[in-house]
Amino acid sequence: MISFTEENYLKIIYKLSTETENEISTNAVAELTQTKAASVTDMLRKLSEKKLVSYQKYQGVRLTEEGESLALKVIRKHRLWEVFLVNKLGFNWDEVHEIAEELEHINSEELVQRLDEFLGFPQCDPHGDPIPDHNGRMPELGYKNLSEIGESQMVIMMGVSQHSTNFLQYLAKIGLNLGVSIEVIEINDFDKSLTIKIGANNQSFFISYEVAKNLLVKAF
Amino acid sequence: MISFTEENYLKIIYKLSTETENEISTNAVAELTQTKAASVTDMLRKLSEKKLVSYQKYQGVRLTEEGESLALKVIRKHRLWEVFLVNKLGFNWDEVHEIAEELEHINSEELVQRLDEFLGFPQCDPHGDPIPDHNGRMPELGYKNLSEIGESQMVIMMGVSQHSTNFLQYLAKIGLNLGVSIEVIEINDFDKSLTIKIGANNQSFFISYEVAKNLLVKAF
DNA sequence: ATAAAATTTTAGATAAGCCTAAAATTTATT
DNA sequence: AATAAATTTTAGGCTTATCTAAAATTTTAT
Repeated sequence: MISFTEENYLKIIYKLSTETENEISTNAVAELTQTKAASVTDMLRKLSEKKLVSYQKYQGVRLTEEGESLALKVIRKHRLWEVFLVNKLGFNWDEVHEIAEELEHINSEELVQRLDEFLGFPQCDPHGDPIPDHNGRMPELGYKNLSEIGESQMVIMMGVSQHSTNFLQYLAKIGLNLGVSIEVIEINDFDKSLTIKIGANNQSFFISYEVAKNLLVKAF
Repeated sequence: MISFTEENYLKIIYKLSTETENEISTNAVAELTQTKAASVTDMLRKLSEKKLVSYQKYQGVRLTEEGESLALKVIRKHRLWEVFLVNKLGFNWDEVHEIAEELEHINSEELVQRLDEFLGFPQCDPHGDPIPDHNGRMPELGYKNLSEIGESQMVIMMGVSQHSTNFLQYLAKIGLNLGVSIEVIEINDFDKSLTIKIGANNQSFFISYEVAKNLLVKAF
């Protein structure tokens, strides 16, 4: 059996793995689990004994195939529950992360299957993140980060890769909702910040590179 | 904060309280929590410090008002999730208890409210148990146990007060589903066992007093 | 290439929730 | 009312997941 806590570690190591090719460092995990490095070391030894990660001390960690499969199951559940909360219960996309953090640990294959069906087999969650299928395969949605888009191109807002309430409320404030069009007016080479036009109204906004990196968009 | 485990103890003490006026014994709790009496004693001391139960050692335990209110919140969540699983996801009533045991610990007032609304403010769960409202008030459904019904009376099957898979599958087998009519043909005074007729077809069944006690029915 | 800095691990504790075995208390029986 | 039986509590331990402080290792900078 795998515990609530172990599942969280796997999920976090998976997340970090998608951001780099290298081994994941103890400190990086500690930051996301909100624990101390010493606690992470303990847990990595334990996960290693269970063959869910490959871990050499001082050399960082990496998920095994089995560990990745478990991580993807948790992510699948998290994202399906988010769809449920938004599409069926009417929550806003900035209100669902915390609740889904709890729901993702409910154990029942049957429940996940039926929920998936009830929701109409959604491809992505309310933030635009792809939902792994029951074999752990991620649908290829082909979204790009807004930071990769060139000047004067038009794109459509499809999602975000950062889910903090702060960030999502900032987006809501400037009108950056799912589905709106975005035109890149100008890119400042100095700090890569952008001037963009959002939606139908002609208003321009100035956004930082940091924000642009966290916006998922699709070519018009 | 109250833990998963503490919530389970409160729920179990509440359940035992509905079955007797007296203080609840340590052993009774141990049986339902599937732990040893010594573990229960530890927990009762802890719950007592938190003012969720009143407890004098060797004298049994009783919920305080606050403890009862928390227990009712857990029960409310359990029953609402059961309705969700059966009405929305298509589970059978004998498949939902285990999953609801996990879902009942998800923490979000907002979620419970919205779920209640989404389900159409149901009065009872798929087993016929009343669902406390958000103030902890139980709807008065006025159901009786089949064991209290006299000979030659007709009633309607409204629920069960025992949720084991075994029991529910036995009921399914003899056709005792929610909503079917039941006619009490004969009561054996020796062991209080009954002969009943179920539904439209004329088939008679013999059921024990033990079973009759666990069937909730409404006058025709 | 070595010293300083940063990272990571080990060692030793703590809290929650459980256990077993023994002691204390209550209840039942003669 | 005294003793036997049953129940409950205490004492001492275990495991999981966490911590702090100190030691070990790796990385960076001179």
